[in-house]
Amino acid sequence: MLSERRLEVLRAIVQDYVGTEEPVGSKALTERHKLGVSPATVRNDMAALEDEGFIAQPHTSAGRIPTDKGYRLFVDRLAEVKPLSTPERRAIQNFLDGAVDLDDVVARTVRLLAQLTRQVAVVQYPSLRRSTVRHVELLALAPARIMLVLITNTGRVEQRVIDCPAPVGEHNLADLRARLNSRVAGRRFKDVPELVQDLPEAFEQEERGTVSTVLATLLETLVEETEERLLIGGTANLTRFGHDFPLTIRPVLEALEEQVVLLKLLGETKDSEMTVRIGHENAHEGLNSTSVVAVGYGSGDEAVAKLGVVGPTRMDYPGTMGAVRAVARYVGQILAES
Amino acid sequence: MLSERRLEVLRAIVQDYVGTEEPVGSKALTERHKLGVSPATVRNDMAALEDEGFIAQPHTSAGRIPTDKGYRLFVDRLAEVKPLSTPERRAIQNFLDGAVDLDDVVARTVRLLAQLTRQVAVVQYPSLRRSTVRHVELLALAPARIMLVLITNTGRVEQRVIDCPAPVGEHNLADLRARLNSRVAGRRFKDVPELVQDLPEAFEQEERGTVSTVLATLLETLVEETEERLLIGGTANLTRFGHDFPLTIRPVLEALEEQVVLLKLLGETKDSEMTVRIGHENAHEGLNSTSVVAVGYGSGDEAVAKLGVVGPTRMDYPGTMGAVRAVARYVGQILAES
DNA sequence: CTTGGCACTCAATGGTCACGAGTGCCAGAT
DNA sequence: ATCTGGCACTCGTGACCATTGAGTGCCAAG
Repeated sequence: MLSERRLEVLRAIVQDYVGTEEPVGSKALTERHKLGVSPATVRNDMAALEDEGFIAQPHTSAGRIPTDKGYRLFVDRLAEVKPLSTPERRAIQNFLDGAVDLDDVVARTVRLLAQLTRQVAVVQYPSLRRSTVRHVELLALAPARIMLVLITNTGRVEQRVIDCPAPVGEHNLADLRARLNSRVAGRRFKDVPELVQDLPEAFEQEERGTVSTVLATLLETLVEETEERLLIGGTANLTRFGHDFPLTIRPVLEALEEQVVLLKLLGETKDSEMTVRIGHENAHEGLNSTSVVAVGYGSGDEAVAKLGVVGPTRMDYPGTMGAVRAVARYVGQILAES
Repeated sequence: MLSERRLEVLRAIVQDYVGTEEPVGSKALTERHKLGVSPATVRNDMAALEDEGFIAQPHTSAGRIPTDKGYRLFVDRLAEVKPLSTPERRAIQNFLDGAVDLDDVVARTVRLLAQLTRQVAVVQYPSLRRSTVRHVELLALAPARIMLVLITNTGRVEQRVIDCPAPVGEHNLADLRARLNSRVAGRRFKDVPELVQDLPEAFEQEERGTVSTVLATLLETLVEETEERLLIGGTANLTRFGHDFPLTIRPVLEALEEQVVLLKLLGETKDSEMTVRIGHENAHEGLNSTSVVAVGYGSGDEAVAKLGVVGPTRMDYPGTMGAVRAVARYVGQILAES
């Protein structure tokens, strides 16, 4: 078991290392933190911490740096989420309030988060899965060609062009539109399939082909989770990563371009709780030297999507977590208003 | 004036340097290209080329590398756009044909371009400016709240929520929708303001406020060029940039994040003609060590947007230009079909 | 105008050395 | 039982230096 002071030493090491980016030795520690003990004592503690795997030394005659395990302990037991300052909060609100559009909200959020944390920000568009249908619109583009427009309660719009088996009249289209909306408007996506199941039966024989096609496309759009989009920003902050650049940065950039990877990454986190994944805790290999701080955000009590940041394992966890949490809250508010 | 052979020497230097990424000396040149003259002769030519500012040496006892001016001459007079191989063409077509959606087309295009050129790809969404209106939809979200959905001929969808001064009935809304569409459907954006100018007059006094508000929002959406979106990809290729990493890559990443910068960059290029901007020809400082190859693409004869790549000035210009041109053509075809 | 020869420059490479930050361990103090 | 001061040891870092070799500019001869 680790004594209270040893934990204190670990905290000091993490803080110093995050600040200086350089391995921290026993002497420097006693100077910069009032631990009330001598360097020699700290050395013993450090040896113990190293035995337990919380810190390591890059080479024999160097100071210690925290390991992934060390950061984990730090985050779990030694760190408090640091609330933002009032001016910061105000700035966030001002900045987000200027958004005109869902796209704009997401774009602003990603910028904000990147600026605030000085790291790479990732924001997922409000997911279709947990959304409800606000409206379904059907437009005749040509006699046998329809455009389906799906509008969600989060303001998101999806559209599909449908080629129908037979020409469809404007009147019938209006009928279908009305029936469709009366059934699904305001409903959750997951309930839609059941709600429209028997809809074709309400139409004449020759219309059914078209109705089925439209419904099929609608359902397809609903389940198309692969289409979940996200936006990333602040990649320029990657240059502050480390000294041994190209090797570290390359796989990270590659991982960031693989939307699939990122979506999985965000998907693995608990809904509303903030999740911190440190170094090798990330499944994707390219992100083994990064940490991910993510949290869900939503218009109500339930999360509709995730947002977070990706940064070096050596990051200011309390500050980052504070910023992520604050931004998530404000975005939730904005979404609730619109 | 430069003799034929000197141009040949310049071409050889560019080709070698692009291949090896290392300054090229007179001896290596004579070995790898059959110039039919001795190294000493080449040295004289190189001295002349250096006097004219086409090449430079990083330090005294090193080979030469092309300057921006040298690349410019190379692109203008010494290089042919290199057509893609048939398998490559087929691969492009297959890949793009799989797209289901405008978003998907753009996403696939950016991936494709990045992969093909192994550089950073930038694709602008089909611009609203040159598009035509396919359909305008008005949906009642609440008694005094309307959603305006604008669908363009390129498949792009824009939406806005409008708060009306007074509640509006479903019937009146349908009327407005019908009148609006009969006037603007199929028309070019730039013609729309004139076409709807007198529309409020067709309505009763108490409706006019709403009609005006809707029209104002529509016009605003049309001119909102700042909203022009674009997608970038292949940033991981930046790691192949040079040896002196952080310094070079940082400003580029920053520039790429500034959508405004990129839009201006693409905007400066001629419409359908391929444009190559080399090094300092780029207005933005962060891109001074990069070249931009861009071209317009469109569904018909006229360009609706631009796409291109950003790479080191030391790039394979003929190959890059070939890839950019080919991709632009295929994307144009895809857009024309849908 | 081309060519071979020659002296010169200068980045890169690798070896040596002194320095110093940091460690582990131990004996003595608390 | 724990802390502390002292001490020998390790090893990365940076300075200095010599060597090497690619590449150049210039010149005199073909």
